[in-house]
Amino acid sequence: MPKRVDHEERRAQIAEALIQVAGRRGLHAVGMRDVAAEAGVSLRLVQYYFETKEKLLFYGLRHLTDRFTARVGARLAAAGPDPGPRATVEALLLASLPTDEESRTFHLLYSSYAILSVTDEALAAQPFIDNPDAAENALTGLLEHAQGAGLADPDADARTEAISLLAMAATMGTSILVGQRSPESAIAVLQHHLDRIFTTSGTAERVAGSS
Amino acid sequence: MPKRVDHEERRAQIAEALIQVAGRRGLHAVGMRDVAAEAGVSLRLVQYYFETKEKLLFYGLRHLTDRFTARVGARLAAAGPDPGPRATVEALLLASLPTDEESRTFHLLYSSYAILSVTDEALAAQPFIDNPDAAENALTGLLEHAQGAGLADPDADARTEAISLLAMAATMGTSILVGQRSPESAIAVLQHHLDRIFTTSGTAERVAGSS
DNA sequence: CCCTTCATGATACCGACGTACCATATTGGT
DNA sequence: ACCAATATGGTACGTCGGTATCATGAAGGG
Repeated sequence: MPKRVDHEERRAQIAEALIQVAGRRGLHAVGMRDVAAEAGVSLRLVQYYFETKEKLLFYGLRHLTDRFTARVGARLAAAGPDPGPRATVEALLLASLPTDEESRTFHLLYSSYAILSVTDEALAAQPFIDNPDAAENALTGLLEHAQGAGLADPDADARTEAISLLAMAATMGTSILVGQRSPESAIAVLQHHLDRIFTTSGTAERVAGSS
Repeated sequence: MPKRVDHEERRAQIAEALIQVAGRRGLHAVGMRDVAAEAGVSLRLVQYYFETKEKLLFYGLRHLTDRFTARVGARLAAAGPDPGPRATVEALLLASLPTDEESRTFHLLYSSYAILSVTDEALAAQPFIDNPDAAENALTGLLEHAQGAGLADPDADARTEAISLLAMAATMGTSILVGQRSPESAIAVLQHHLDRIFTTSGTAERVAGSS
């Protein structure tokens, strides 16, 4: 037998190529030959590791979300050990904004997949749908924890605010993507709402909030 | 010469067919032949009125936004003559939510065009980019007017709130589209923020309008 | 040592799609 | 009434993209 190669590693390499070329020319414009050229392999190889284009696209989606999850995790780790709830929330929200090339590609492709899934039931059945729910639950928990610690407005509805923050971050991400809004203004809007939800380390609410 | 036909009307008819088929199978999957079949004309006719597919797509975008603008206008008119600021804002925001087949199609296609425009500079140069700015300005003016009339929190930043409301409505529209969220929960979140911004109770516009 | 199995390359096939070309019916103007 | 411009149909052409087929190299096991 020939040099037993790691299939999973090869697949990841090819999926990476898919993400790169799709990020440049758009997901709709990507072809098997483009992916092969970008990965530096032959067309046959792409066929070998992913029998069909549909499977390649599905794997690409999974790879994309995995990479993004890892990136968010790194951002959280970079925020230091045990940061405050607000710092954690900020890190989560700002990590999803397309501020550099990698996050820009992620935002573009994730949006493309989402729009595709509306009219493609096979894609809609893929596992990327539950990701937003997880983010919503995590953010809700974070806000509730902050409320319990007296750091956030106790009268706020944590889940509603979590939904709102994620919704704003998502649309503004797209606005940044199309060049309609600057990252700075998007961050300013998010900060405005965080200022509203989190009590500003001040004296007044702290007395009422802490047991 | 043969029966001089109204070119603009024909173009509108074909563009309508484009919207219908694109709403069903996705904008990426639409072809000239599909549009021709949907419109009940020959492929040659589509070529005759739109020389190229690109021009057909551009015209379709314009037609889509025009129809949506008319729809929002109708919603506003249906809200009665001189409704209160909150009722107007509600009508604007709820009109953009994909609650029926027409708005669902609009949301899907507008999002598709927007995502396409990220990697297609010819599409990015089309006139649909300034539409969001217009909505933002209109909503900001509405909020400022409400503040002036003592109906809204005077300490709120009108433009920031306008941006936030539109952003939330947009993302939630997409969430409804992909079946991740119900229209009711989206409306509830928007109402929550309107309750926060507008100070007077729900029947304010009635009192201000009649008595 | 050779055979089997995995990995990879080159290329052919087939359908779809956008576009171009040719043809023809219809009717308004003089 | 005839010409010419307009409107519309049918169809062919070239290309591109996904998939399938054939072929070959490379190594580990009996």
